[in-house]
Amino acid sequence: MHAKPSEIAVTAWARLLRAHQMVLERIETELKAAKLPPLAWYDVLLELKRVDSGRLRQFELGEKVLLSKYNLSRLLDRLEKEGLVKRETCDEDGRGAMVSITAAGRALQKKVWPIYERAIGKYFARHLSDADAEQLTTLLTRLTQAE
Amino acid sequence: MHAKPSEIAVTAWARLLRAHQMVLERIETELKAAKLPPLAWYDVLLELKRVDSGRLRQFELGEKVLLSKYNLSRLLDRLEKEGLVKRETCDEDGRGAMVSITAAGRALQKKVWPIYERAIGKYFARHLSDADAEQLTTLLTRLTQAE
DNA sequence: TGATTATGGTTGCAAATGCAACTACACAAA
DNA sequence: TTTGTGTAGTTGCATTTGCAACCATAATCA
Repeated sequence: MHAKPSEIAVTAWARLLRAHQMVLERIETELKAAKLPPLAWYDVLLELKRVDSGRLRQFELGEKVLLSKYNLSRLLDRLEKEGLVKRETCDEDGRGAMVSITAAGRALQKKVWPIYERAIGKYFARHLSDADAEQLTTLLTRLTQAE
Repeated sequence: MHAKPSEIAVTAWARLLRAHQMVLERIETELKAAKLPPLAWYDVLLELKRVDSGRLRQFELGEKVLLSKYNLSRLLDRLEKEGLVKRETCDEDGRGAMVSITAAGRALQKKVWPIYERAIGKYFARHLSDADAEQLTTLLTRLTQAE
C-alpha cells in the first residue's frame, strides 16, 4: 500500500514537471536555432561514445536512454540513414543487434556538445550554485533508484 | 555571455531528465491501466477548475500548462469533442476564445485525481521526506523564474 | 527431444506533434 | 479613414509517437 503523498510532495512534483518542460523546451529551441538535431539524437550518440568499444546491444542502449524499444528502433533507423550509427547482427545472440557509433556520429556529438553545454548553462546551471546542483542531484537520484 | 556550467550542474541536468522521464512514464502507465486519459487532459481540466469562474482565455490556459498554441488548440478539440470543455467566443476580444470546464470535465478531474495522487505517492513522494520535497521545490522554482 | 514461454527487435496503422502558413481581429500611427 | 504591425487562434502537411501484432531466436522445462 502506498500512502497519500503530502501536499508538499505534490507541489514538488508539479514543479518538477514545469521546470522540466520549460528548460527542455528552451534548450531544444537553442539546438534547433543552430540547425542541430534534437536532443534524443545526442543522447544516443553520447551513450555509445561513452563505452570504450563504441558499441552496445540495442536493448542496453534502450535502457540507458529510457526509450521504448519501438521508439528506439525507429530513432536508430534515422541515425543510421544519416550515417551516424551502424547496426550489425550480434554473434552471441541471433535475435539481437549491436549498434555502433561511426566517425560521423562521433563528429556530430562533438559538434553539438558546446552548444548544448552553453544552453545548459544559460537555462539551467545559471540558476543554481554548485551546492544547489549537488543537492538536486541527490534528491533526483533517489527517485530513480530501483523500487 | 553565459559561463560554462560546472560538471556538477551538468550531472544535475542529466538526472533531472532521467528522473522526469522515468517517473512520468510510470505515472502515465498507471493512468492508462485505469483507462484514464493522459496527464495533459488532467492538467488542462485542473487549471480550469482552479479558477472560480471555471473559464480562461485560451492563451492564458496555454501559459499555465506550457503548451504551444497549436498543440493546445488541438488538445482542446479533443476535450471539446468529449464534452469536457466548451469553447465560446470572447466578448471583449473578437479574436479570442474562452474555454470553460463543463460538469463532465469537473467530474473527470475528480475521478482522475485519486489515481493520479496514488501514483505520485508510489513513484515520487515515497522516495522523499517532506523536507526533501520542500528543498526540491525550492531548487526547481529557481529554474522557472523569469529571465 | 519437443513444446512452451520469454526476450530482442521490427512494422502497420492510428493518433499526436511540430512547423509554417493562414485568417481574423486589435491597436497604433498618419 | 487607411495602412501597418502585433496578437489569438486554426489548419495542412510532414514527422514522430504509441499500440498491438508480429517474426525470429533463446531459454526453460516436461
